[in-house]
Formats: sequence, C-alpha cells, structure tokens
Amino acid sequence: MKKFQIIYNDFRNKIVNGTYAAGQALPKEADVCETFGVSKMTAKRAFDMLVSDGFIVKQRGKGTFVQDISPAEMEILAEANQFLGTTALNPKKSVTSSVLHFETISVPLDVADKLNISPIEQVYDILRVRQVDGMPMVIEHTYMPIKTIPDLSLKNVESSIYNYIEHKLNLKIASARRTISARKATGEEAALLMLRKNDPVVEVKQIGYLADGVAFENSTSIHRYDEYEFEIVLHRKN
Amino acid sequence: MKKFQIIYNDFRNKIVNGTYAAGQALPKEADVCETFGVSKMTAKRAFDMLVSDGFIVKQRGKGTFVQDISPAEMEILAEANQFLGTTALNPKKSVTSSVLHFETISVPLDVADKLNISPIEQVYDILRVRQVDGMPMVIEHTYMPIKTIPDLSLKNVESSIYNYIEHKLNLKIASARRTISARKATGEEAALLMLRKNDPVVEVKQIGYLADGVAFENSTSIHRYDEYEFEIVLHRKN
DNA sequence: AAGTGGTCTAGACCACATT
DNA sequence: ATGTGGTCTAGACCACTTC
Repeated sequence: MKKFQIIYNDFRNKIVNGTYAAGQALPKEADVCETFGVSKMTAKRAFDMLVSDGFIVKQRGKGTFVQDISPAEMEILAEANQFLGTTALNPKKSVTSSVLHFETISVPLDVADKLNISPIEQVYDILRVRQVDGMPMVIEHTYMPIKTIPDLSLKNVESSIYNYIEHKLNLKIASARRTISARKATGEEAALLMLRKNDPVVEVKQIGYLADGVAFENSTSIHRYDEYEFEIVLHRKN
Repeated sequence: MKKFQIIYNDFRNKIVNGTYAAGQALPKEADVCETFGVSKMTAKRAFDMLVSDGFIVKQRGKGTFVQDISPAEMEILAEANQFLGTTALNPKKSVTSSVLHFETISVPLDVADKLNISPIEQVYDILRVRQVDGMPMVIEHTYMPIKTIPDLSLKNVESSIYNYIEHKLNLKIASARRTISARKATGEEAALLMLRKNDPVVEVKQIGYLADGVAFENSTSIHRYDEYEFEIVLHRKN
C-alpha cells in the first residue's frame, strides 16, 4: 500500500466514524508529516484526495476541516463513489440478463464516431434486459468493436461482459464518459421494464475506455425511473 | 498563472484543436520538464489533470497518449466540465426567475439534517421557476440558512442568488453534492413547466458548500425532461 | 538493458489568515 | 510576526514495458 493511500484511508475512516466531527480541524500538514513519517507533498496528496471525495476542505492560512455534513449524510457519502457495471453494483442480489439480440454488424455511423472507428468495422450489437432479483431494471443496448473485444460469446453476454474483458482478456477498464437524461418510455421499452408507455425512464449514454485510451463500448441504458439514482460530488474550478 | 496550469492549457489546446490527434503520443515527462523548464512533479501534475478531464491516458513503461476520441466528440468533451447555476450556464440567453414563494421559516427536519444545522434554526424557503428566453425550464425549491446567507432580498432571488453570495457577501461557493433521478411530474409541476401531468421530469437534489465547508444550500430542482442533460467523465479507482 | 511513468523526499519560497 | 496551506525543485529509487 502506498503511503498516501495509508494516510487517506486513516483519515477517511476517522471522519466517517466520527472521530473527526463535522467542522472539526484535522492535524496540520506538518503534523501529518511527522506522525506518518512522510514529506509534505505526500501528506498533501492524501488530503487532496479527501477534498476531491467531499470529506474535507482546506483553507490556506487557517487549516484543514471536516466538511459540514451530518452523520447520516456522511454515511451516504461514504457509500457513494465509483463506476461499475450492474453486476458489481448489486453484489448481494442476483443479477441476471435476458439477451434479446446478440449479433455482429457493420457499425452504424453515429456509433463509429463515438467509438472513433472506421465505418467499415464490425461491432457486436447487444441488447440485454438486466434483472435484479428477477425484476427488470434496465435495458442495455451496447456496441463493442470486435477487434478490441474479440471472441465475445453468448455465455459472456448472459453473465458479465465486464468480467470477460477484465479477467479473460486481461484488459483494464479505466474510464467512461456518461450522459444522463430522462424521456418517455416507448411501448417496447415499457413492456420490457414492466412500465406503461410514456412513463419516465432514465437514459444513460456511455462511452467506455480501456487503460490504453481505446474506446471499447458505446452503450445506451434505459432505466426504470424509480430504480435509478446517480450521485456525485462536484468541485468548482478556481 | 501557475506553471502546471500553463502546461495543462498548452496541451489541452493542442489536443482539442487536433495538433495532437487521438491515439498520438505526447512528449514524455522528461521532455516536458525541459521544454517548460519545470520539475518532474509539476509536469506530472499537469498531465494528471488532463487524465482527470478525460483527454489523455498515461501508461507506465510506454508513454502518454491522447484518448481515443473523434474530433466531433472532442468538441463535446471540451465544452463539458463545470458546475454552475442556471444563470451562468446560459450566458447568451436571457434567464429570468418567477418567484412563487420567498419566506423565512423554521427549518424542516430533513433539511436540517442535510444542512447539518439545529432544527430550531431559520431558513429561507424559496420556490422559483426559471425561464430561459421566456420558456420555463426548471422549478427550484431552495432552503438556505439565514445565518450563513444573511439579508437575502427578493431582488436577489429574482435575479441570481449565487451572484449575491459571491459578489455581495464575498463568500466562495466551492462544491456540491448532487443526486440525479427521474420521476413523473405532479399536476402542479406540469402546469409550471408547461408539461402534462405524469410527463417525465428530472429531479436534481443538491447540497451546496462554501469554501469553508459549511453547507449553505439544499435545493431540489425539477427540470423539463427534454431540456436537461448531465455529462460527466468517470474514472475507475484502481 | 533501456525507456517510460509512479512514488517520495527534504527542503525553498510564496500567499493568505490571524494575532 | 506567526502559522497555515500552495507551488515548485532536483533529485532518488521503484515498477512496468519493450527490446
């Protein structure tokens, strides 16, 4: 474990469990350096990560303080933070997939632009409905270039594509660009999600990237409006 | 301007305008150090910011490369990134507010928890409909503690509360926690937004924080489903 | 073996807040 | 004047990739 991670974890735990309460001052950088036997840059790095995650604020000339958050809200904040597929997000529940389409096609033009590939390339065209404990939660329409994700099988698609990519192909999923909006469900969507036509759905468009920067996935997910919530901490620039 | 910002801006511009194309290698850290006359930590910091914003990827042992993004998508990425109020987000359009409620009340219990204040404190209770070029876009229901934001006037509420906070009170708005979900519009919401009852709306709940970590705002915004979109770049932790 | 980025140091000096 | 965090340096050493 890296030194900055040790320091980050230590203070994160003490903030979440209330050892450091809302508004309370944390030790100054110089003390952290001494306590953990690290240099200033390393202590600063750990604190900067806590700022980024919304736990603390730093004020030049004054000190470092726990963000003004109630214990109940602190719990929620501690649980938030990550980006994962549906399987990993529901580790305690049974996640299953019904595969409605799974074929290889020439890439549609708009998808070619998002994946930044030539319009003559082939992609998987995958349509799945994912259930949590048997209840349909989301329709996922995914395109993936076959040259990047070779030999994808129906079995992979039925269980977890991310698992295949990371543990069979040994590729690292690194980041994603996501757009979130809402609209009315079409009749087909409503039927699949057990909603009525024109009920609200959340539409999440995502472009996924591997650690080498290559786009490997362009997906559109249609979520039941009553089963989707997206949380984030935002920081103003400057 | 800080050195790391100069380097960040330089490469950001060259990536957005195509001087460095998708997949292309950027200079190695050592070269950046020499070119800009900075140390390794400073060059690294600038590149780490570009990673965070989704422009590049770094691969240990190999080098640094532009993310695999088409020129069209690069434009979109370059425009994204920030958190601002409605006024600032629509600088070219006329943003107006209809104030439906503006009173001072004892804080509701759930709001007291989000703002982490005592249940006997007073807060502004503000209900506004905000229009862009005359079209109703969003209903904002905002609570703010009067002790943190004193002397808020109807005039401020009619124009821009953020402007009052930042330029009259000289407080710095630093961060926010946001939750995004969708649901059906109530009859009242539909009337205000010129929708039909049960049409989709996007519900954005936000807790805003000042630079000293104090929560100054708890708001719920109801957006027309066809006029709201939220974009973000996410990174996987490890 | 050579080349790349990642972590970390032990300081120096600066900017802002408080006394 | 003192104390705080912010920027930056000039390295050392490590981890991973490629040859």
